[in-house]
Amino acid sequence: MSLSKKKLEKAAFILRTIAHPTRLAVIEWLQQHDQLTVNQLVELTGCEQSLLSHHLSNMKLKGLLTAKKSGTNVLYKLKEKQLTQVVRCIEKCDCNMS
Amino acid sequence: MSLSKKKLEKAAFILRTIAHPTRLAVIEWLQQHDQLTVNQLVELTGCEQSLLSHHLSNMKLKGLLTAKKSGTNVLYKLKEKQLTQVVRCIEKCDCNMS
DNA sequence: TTCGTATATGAACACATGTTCATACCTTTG
DNA sequence: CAAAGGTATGAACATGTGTTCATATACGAA
Repeated sequence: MSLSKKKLEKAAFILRTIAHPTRLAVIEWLQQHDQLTVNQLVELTGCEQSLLSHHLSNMKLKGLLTAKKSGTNVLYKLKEKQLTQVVRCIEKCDCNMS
Repeated sequence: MSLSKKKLEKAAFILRTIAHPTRLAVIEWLQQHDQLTVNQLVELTGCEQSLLSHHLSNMKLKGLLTAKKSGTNVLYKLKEKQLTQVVRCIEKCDCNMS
């Protein structure tokens, strides 16, 4: 039995949403710190504020993160904890990046 | 400790390479059948020959599949078995596909 | 209210990716 | 050798994604 078309599409959708170094970094940091502000993530990832904000809103829109205002800050949180395992799964994979 | 930039890039690279319903289907079928010809995969996935061939060459190029000629057929094989686990990881994830 | 800090937004652009189509290349068979 | 089946290739195009920049918004402090 194969996975249904729907399931494959959902999986592909999620994979596309996280398939970026910065977004993977965000996921990693949010697993370790539960919740972080945009500025903290800017520091941690080294990604520029505006760009990171785009990444974050996108991940939030797609349902992978949640955001909560706290004064002038916004606290982002990882909604789907299993996502960190994805990286673990493929860490040992070989590939040709050239 | 966070993952190094290199590791994040590699992970993102692999995720991008598999983040497509057809390619995920190929991975699933190749886990279940060890090796399959292009035509068999055309049947199983419902993807058109030429398009599937593009997907396959690409995955091979990136090092996720291997290919072996056998007469007029080409047998594709999953090189990185762990890839099927990625799908398992995110199967239960919620997301907003709208 | 005015200022400074934190975050978001939208347009514009560059670049990557998915798809189609026509056709080429091999191999086997007659 | 010709024909047929299986697979690959390349151009062309449409679409999606990542990035930058300028600017907007929201909030807290003075």
